[in-house]
Amino acid sequence: MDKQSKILNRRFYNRETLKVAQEMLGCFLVRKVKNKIIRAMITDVEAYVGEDDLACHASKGRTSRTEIMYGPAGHLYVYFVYGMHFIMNIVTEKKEFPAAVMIRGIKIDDVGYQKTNGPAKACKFLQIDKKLDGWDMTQGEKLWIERGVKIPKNKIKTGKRIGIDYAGHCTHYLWRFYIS
DNA sequence: ACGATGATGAAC
DNA sequence: TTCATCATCGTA
Repeated sequence: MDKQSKILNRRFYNRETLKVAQEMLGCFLVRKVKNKIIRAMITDVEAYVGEDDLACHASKGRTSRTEIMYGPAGHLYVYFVYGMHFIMNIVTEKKEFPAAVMIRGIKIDDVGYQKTNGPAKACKFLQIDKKLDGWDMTQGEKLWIERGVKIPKNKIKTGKRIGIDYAGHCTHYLWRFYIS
């Protein structure tokens, strides 16, 4: 089983975001920087789906910041918030339909069994910043996701997305998925 | 409960 | 060009 075959490809990401989000749980986010590899299991995600989702940055339409979400699936969307934090998302669904999965929590198996909760902490740990905005996650360089362990449906919890109180009726959508 | 701290988008 | 807001986190 070669490495390439484990890497999630564009077909995986180019599907309904809620499905992609749940299937990303248990997969391994792999970061390579200066020949060091960090491998982290994805444990907590949120879906942001289309212009009608008032919590999605694309609800304001196509801007320079959201442009990447309108492109092909499998690319990274990194943005900067609160003057100090980076947040990472993987673009999903077909070209021209803006959607993405945000990575909220990871668990690191390699070094000392650490885990992070919170999207900014995950970015900090994996050294992901604006320089990786738009990165193609399907090429197996610098940053990619590998097929991981299958999480049974009864181990997947749903919840409201965090920090989107401004999003009107969309606030209540159960579009956060995490491993219990 | 709140302040840090700067990009972003909307208003003007 | 200004202004309010923000998919957060650490300290209290």
